[in-house]
Amino acid sequence: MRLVIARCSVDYEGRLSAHLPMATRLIMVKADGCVAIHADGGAYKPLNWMNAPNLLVEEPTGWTVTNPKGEILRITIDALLADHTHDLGPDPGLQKDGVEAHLQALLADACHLLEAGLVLVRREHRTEVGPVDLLCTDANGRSVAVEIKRRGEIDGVEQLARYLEFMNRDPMLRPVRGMLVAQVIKPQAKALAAERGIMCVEVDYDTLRGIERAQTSLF
Amino acid sequence: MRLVIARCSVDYEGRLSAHLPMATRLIMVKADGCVAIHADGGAYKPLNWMNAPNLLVEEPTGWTVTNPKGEILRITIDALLADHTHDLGPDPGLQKDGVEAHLQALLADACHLLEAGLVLVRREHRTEVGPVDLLCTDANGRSVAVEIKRRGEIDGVEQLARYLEFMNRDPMLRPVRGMLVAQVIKPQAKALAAERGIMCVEVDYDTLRGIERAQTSLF
DNA sequence: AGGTGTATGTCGCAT
DNA sequence: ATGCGACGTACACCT
Repeated sequence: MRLVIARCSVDYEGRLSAHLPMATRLIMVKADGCVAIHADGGAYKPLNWMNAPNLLVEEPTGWTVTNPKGEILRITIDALLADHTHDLGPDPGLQKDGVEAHLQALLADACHLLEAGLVLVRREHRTEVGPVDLLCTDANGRSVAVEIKRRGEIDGVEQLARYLEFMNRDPMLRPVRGMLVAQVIKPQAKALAAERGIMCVEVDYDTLRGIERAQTSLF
Repeated sequence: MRLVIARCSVDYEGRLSAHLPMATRLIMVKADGCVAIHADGGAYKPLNWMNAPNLLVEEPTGWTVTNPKGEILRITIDALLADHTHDLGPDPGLQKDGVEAHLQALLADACHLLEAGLVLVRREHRTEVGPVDLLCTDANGRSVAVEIKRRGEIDGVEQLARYLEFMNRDPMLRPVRGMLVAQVIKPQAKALAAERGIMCVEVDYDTLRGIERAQTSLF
């Protein structure tokens, strides 16, 4: 990891053209060769960047970074104010918990918690317009399409409505009803779901995990 | 801008839970108080971050960053290897020259390229649910709503379908048909567009620009 | 390699 | 503030 503080101007030519006027900034060069130019504010996104793999050519007037796709980042350096290099070594990586995938895994094994009598048919059921998270049958043997989100918002309702529209054209499946499952469902999403005849179920991740643990510990 | 190299572990509790095992990393603290933790690879996105505004409490064992939304980032510091601070000052900001707005401008002047006989009525035609990029009439004098995207995806089809739904309530306009225009249109978007009776047209930006240049150079 | 869906998306602009 | 659309989205996962 190389950290350079420099007074510089930057030009990017690639998917678009962009220019940064002369100012003092941080240039971060990582071990994999990727370059990011940061101002002293504005969240984590750099002003300009080039992801690996790329070629960095260093000259007295500035740096030129090119990648195989033909994109070019030209850093014109007016003054070099600092230049620190540190060896960080490999990173063990981030462990995430509580994303949609976990929720889906938990509910696939416990979809009866969403509604009494609900039985899983398959996960990631393919439709022409994308995969439905869970395809189930209810106590009456009718199909239920379940869409799982971390947060239930309008686009999730739209997404499920699209799936239902296509699934209901299949005589083998029809009639299919929809169920939107999330930890929190926004009022607008609930309203639209009601409009489309889609059920809403709010679940608590910690509770689900607790139930899962209790069940597996029985054996 | 403060740049700290430290052997640390990190825990984030907020929109999800995330954990970073102990390793050597860069901790970047910007003037606005935002914090980002970078490994020595993996593009510009940090492993963990907290955007401004937030509160940073520094203790010998580590740092605690909290924000008004109740999210917490806890950085446990095992060893502090470096600690550089630099004053960068304000940044003049990025100047972009985008392709997307340009595409609409080009097609407004050359909508006959989308379909023979197509004539522009107006750009950014207002509907109750948002502005349609181009409103045209076809060779038979019927209305055509054109939605232009850089990339044609399902969201774009939905958006155009909403416009059409409202425009077709206007007796003066209807019947209005839809046309989705993009440089690339994805298969799922094409499927949904077909379902909704929406035409798909793929255009090449460079070709359009070339035609535009050829036409203007005649005068 | 290309396609699709998720994201602690971020960012800007409108209401 | 909130909703909505764009992004050089990035990124993981799948065919």
